[in-house]
Amino acid sequence: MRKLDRAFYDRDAQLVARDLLGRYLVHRVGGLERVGRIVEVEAYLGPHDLAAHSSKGLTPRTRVMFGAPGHAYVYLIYGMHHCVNVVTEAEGRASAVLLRALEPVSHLEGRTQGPGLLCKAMGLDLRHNGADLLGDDLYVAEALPMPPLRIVRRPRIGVDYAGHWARRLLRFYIRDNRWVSKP
DNA sequence: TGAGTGATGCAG
DNA sequence: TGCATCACTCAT
Repeated sequence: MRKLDRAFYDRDAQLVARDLLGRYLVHRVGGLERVGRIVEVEAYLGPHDLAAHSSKGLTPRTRVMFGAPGHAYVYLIYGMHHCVNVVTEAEGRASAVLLRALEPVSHLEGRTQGPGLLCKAMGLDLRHNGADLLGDDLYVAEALPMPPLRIVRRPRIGVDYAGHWARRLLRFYIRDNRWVSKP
Protein backbone atom coordinates (compact mmCIF):
# COMPACT_ATOMS: atom_id res chain seq x y z
CA MET A 1 0.00 0.00 0.00
CA ARG A 2 1.25 3.43 -0.93
CA LYS A 3 1.95 5.88 1.87
CA LEU A 4 0.31 9.34 1.79
CA ASP A 5 2.88 12.12 1.26
CA ARG A 6 3.51 15.35 3.20
CA ALA A 7 1.46 17.42 0.76
CA PHE A 8 -1.64 15.41 1.66
CA TYR A 9 -1.45 16.66 5.25
CA ASP A 10 -0.34 20.19 4.34
CA ARG A 11 -3.90 21.25 3.50
CA ASP A 12 -7.01 22.60 5.22
CA ALA A 13 -7.88 20.36 8.19
CA GLN A 14 -11.46 19.84 7.01
CA LEU A 15 -10.27 18.66 3.59
CA VAL A 16 -7.75 16.31 5.17
CA ALA A 17 -10.42 14.99 7.52
CA ARG A 18 -12.79 14.11 4.68
CA ASP A 19 -9.98 12.62 2.59
CA LEU A 20 -8.75 10.41 5.42
CA LEU A 21 -12.06 8.52 5.37
CA GLY A 22 -11.70 5.20 3.56
CA ARG A 23 -7.90 5.23 3.79
CA TYR A 24 -5.80 2.88 5.90
CA LEU A 25 -4.01 3.52 9.18
CA VAL A 26 -0.98 1.23 9.43
CA HIS A 27 1.15 0.50 12.52
CA ARG A 28 4.08 -1.89 12.17
CA VAL A 29 4.90 -3.46 15.50
CA GLY A 30 6.89 -6.59 16.25
CA GLY A 31 7.03 -7.63 12.59
CA LEU A 32 3.24 -7.43 12.40
CA GLU A 33 1.20 -4.92 10.43
CA ARG A 34 -1.82 -3.61 12.28
CA VAL A 35 -4.21 -2.08 9.77
CA GLY A 36 -7.58 -0.37 10.08
CA ARG A 37 -9.73 1.52 7.58
CA ILE A 38 -10.52 5.02 8.82
CA VAL A 39 -14.31 5.48 9.04
CA GLU A 40 -14.79 8.40 11.48
CA VAL A 41 -12.76 11.59 12.15
CA GLU A 42 -13.03 15.09 13.65
CA ALA A 43 -11.29 18.26 12.45
CA TYR A 44 -9.74 20.73 14.95
CA LEU A 45 -9.02 23.94 13.13
CA GLY A 46 -6.37 25.77 15.17
CA PRO A 47 -5.92 28.21 18.09
CA HIS A 48 -9.12 30.11 17.18
CA ASP A 49 -11.13 26.87 17.50
CA LEU A 50 -12.08 26.80 21.19
CA ALA A 51 -12.51 23.01 21.12
CA ALA A 52 -8.92 22.49 19.93
CA HIS A 53 -6.12 21.87 22.41
CA SER A 54 -4.09 24.45 20.50
CA SER A 55 -6.52 27.16 21.70
CA LYS A 56 -4.47 27.06 24.94
CA GLY A 57 -1.50 28.27 22.93
CA LEU A 58 1.93 26.69 22.51
CA THR A 59 2.57 24.51 25.58
CA PRO A 60 4.65 21.34 26.10
CA ARG A 61 1.53 19.30 25.37
CA THR A 62 0.46 21.14 22.22
CA ARG A 63 3.98 21.48 20.77
CA VAL A 64 3.42 18.69 18.26
CA MET A 65 0.14 20.22 17.12
CA PHE A 66 1.97 23.49 16.37
CA GLY A 67 4.63 21.59 14.44
CA ALA A 68 4.93 20.36 10.85
CA PRO A 69 2.08 18.50 9.12
CA GLY A 70 2.11 14.73 8.79
CA HIS A 71 3.00 13.95 12.39
CA ALA A 72 1.04 12.08 15.07
CA TYR A 73 -0.31 14.04 18.05
CA VAL A 74 -1.08 11.52 20.80
CA TYR A 75 -2.31 12.46 24.27
CA LEU A 76 -3.67 10.79 27.40
CA ILE A 77 -7.24 11.62 28.40
CA TYR A 78 -9.04 10.88 31.69
CA GLY A 79 -5.90 9.21 32.98
CA MET A 80 -6.49 6.03 31.01
CA HIS A 81 -7.27 6.46 27.34
CA HIS A 82 -5.09 7.63 24.48
CA CYS A 83 -6.28 9.60 21.46
CA VAL A 84 -4.41 9.99 18.17
CA ASN A 85 -4.54 12.93 15.75
CA VAL A 86 -2.72 13.73 12.53
CA VAL A 87 -1.27 17.25 12.35
CA THR A 88 -2.45 19.23 9.32
CA GLU A 89 -1.64 22.51 7.50
CA ALA A 90 1.63 24.45 7.66
CA GLU A 91 3.79 24.52 10.78
CA GLY A 92 2.32 26.97 13.30
CA ARG A 93 -1.29 26.59 12.16
CA ALA A 94 -1.86 24.04 14.93
CA SER A 95 -4.73 22.22 13.24
CA ALA A 96 -5.25 18.47 13.41
CA VAL A 97 -7.64 15.63 12.68
CA LEU A 98 -8.69 13.25 15.45
CA LEU A 99 -9.09 9.62 14.36
CA ARG A 100 -12.25 8.34 16.06
CA ALA A 101 -13.02 4.90 14.61
CA LEU A 102 -11.59 2.19 12.37
CA GLU A 103 -12.97 -0.74 10.44
CA PRO A 104 -10.67 -3.65 11.37
CA VAL A 105 -8.52 -4.95 8.51
CA SER A 106 -5.67 -6.92 10.06
CA HIS A 107 -4.10 -7.75 13.44
CA LEU A 108 -6.28 -5.42 15.51
CA GLU A 109 -7.13 -6.50 19.04
CA GLY A 110 -10.56 -5.74 20.45
CA ARG A 111 -12.98 -3.02 19.45
CA THR A 112 -12.10 0.06 17.39
CA GLN A 113 -15.24 2.21 17.77
CA GLY A 114 -14.07 5.32 19.62
CA PRO A 115 -10.77 7.21 19.89
CA GLY A 116 -9.61 5.43 23.05
CA LEU A 117 -10.47 1.95 21.78
CA LEU A 118 -8.86 2.77 18.43
CA CYS A 119 -5.52 3.55 20.11
CA LYS A 120 -5.74 0.44 22.26
CA ALA A 121 -6.45 -1.80 19.26
CA MET A 122 -3.63 -0.22 17.23
CA GLY A 123 -1.18 -0.30 20.15
CA LEU A 124 -0.67 3.49 20.16
CA ASP A 125 0.35 5.49 23.24
CA LEU A 126 2.45 8.50 24.29
CA ARG A 127 5.58 6.94 22.77
CA HIS A 128 4.04 7.72 19.38
CA ASN A 129 3.48 11.40 20.13
CA GLY A 130 5.37 13.35 17.48
CA ALA A 131 5.95 10.32 15.24
CA ASP A 132 6.47 11.20 11.57
CA LEU A 133 3.72 9.66 9.45
CA LEU A 134 6.17 9.48 6.56
CA GLY A 135 8.25 6.97 8.49
CA ASP A 136 7.94 3.20 8.17
CA ASP A 137 6.28 2.34 11.50
CA LEU A 138 3.13 4.46 11.56
CA TYR A 139 1.47 5.96 8.49
CA VAL A 140 -1.72 6.30 6.44
CA ALA A 141 -1.94 4.47 3.13
CA GLU A 142 -3.91 5.03 -0.07
CA ALA A 143 -6.89 2.87 -0.86
CA LEU A 144 -6.66 2.02 -4.56
CA PRO A 145 -8.98 2.15 -6.26
CA MET A 146 -10.75 4.62 -3.96
CA PRO A 147 -14.48 3.82 -3.92
CA PRO A 148 -16.94 6.74 -3.81
CA LEU A 149 -18.04 7.40 -0.22
CA ARG A 150 -21.20 8.86 1.22
CA ILE A 151 -19.96 11.14 3.97
CA VAL A 152 -22.04 12.41 6.91
CA ARG A 153 -21.21 15.69 8.76
CA ARG A 154 -22.13 16.10 12.43
CA PRO A 155 -21.07 18.22 15.44
CA ARG A 156 -18.00 16.96 17.28
CA ILE A 157 -18.38 14.73 20.35
CA GLY A 158 -17.60 15.86 23.90
CA VAL A 159 -16.78 19.52 23.23
CA ASP A 160 -19.88 21.21 24.66
CA TYR A 161 -17.65 23.62 26.62
CA ALA A 162 -16.53 25.26 23.35
CA GLY A 163 -19.57 27.51 22.76
CA HIS A 164 -20.57 27.89 19.13
CA TRP A 165 -17.56 25.84 18.06
CA ALA A 166 -19.29 22.81 19.56
CA ARG A 167 -22.06 23.16 16.98
CA ARG A 168 -19.82 23.34 13.93
CA LEU A 169 -20.13 20.30 11.65
CA LEU A 170 -16.54 19.15 11.97
CA ARG A 171 -17.11 15.46 12.58
CA PHE A 172 -17.14 13.29 9.46
CA TYR A 173 -17.98 9.64 9.05
CA ILE A 174 -18.86 7.09 6.38
CA ARG A 175 -22.62 6.73 6.14
CA ASP A 176 -24.10 3.38 7.21
CA ASN A 177 -20.71 2.04 8.27
CA ARG A 178 -21.17 -0.29 11.24
CA TRP A 179 -17.82 0.65 12.79
CA VAL A 180 -18.68 4.32 13.43
CA SER A 181 -18.66 5.04 17.18
CA LYS A 182 -21.77 7.23 17.44
CA PRO A 183 -23.88 7.30 14.27
C1' DT B 1 -25.95 8.47 34.65
C1' DG B 2 -21.83 8.22 37.24
C1' DA B 3 -17.20 6.35 38.56
C1' DG B 4 -12.50 5.74 37.39
C1' DT B 5 -7.86 7.89 36.42
C1' DG B 6 -3.66 11.04 36.04
C1' DA B 7 -1.63 14.68 33.06
C1' DT B 8 -2.38 19.46 32.18
C1' DG B 9 -2.81 24.36 32.76
C1' DC B 10 -4.08 28.13 35.51
C1' DA B 11 -4.80 30.50 39.87
C1' DG B 12 -2.60 31.59 43.97
C1' DT C 1 1.87 24.36 45.22
C1' DG C 2 -3.35 22.93 44.77
C1' DC C 3 -7.35 22.09 42.10
C1' DA C 4 -10.74 21.91 38.38
C1' DT C 5 -10.95 20.02 34.06
C1' DC C 6 -10.84 16.64 30.45
C1' DA C 7 -11.46 15.50 22.08
C1' DC C 8 -13.32 8.51 26.97
C1' DT C 9 -15.19 3.97 28.31
C1' DC C 10 -17.81 0.80 30.88
C1' DA C 11 -20.99 -0.75 34.31
C1' DT C 12 -25.35 0.61 36.46
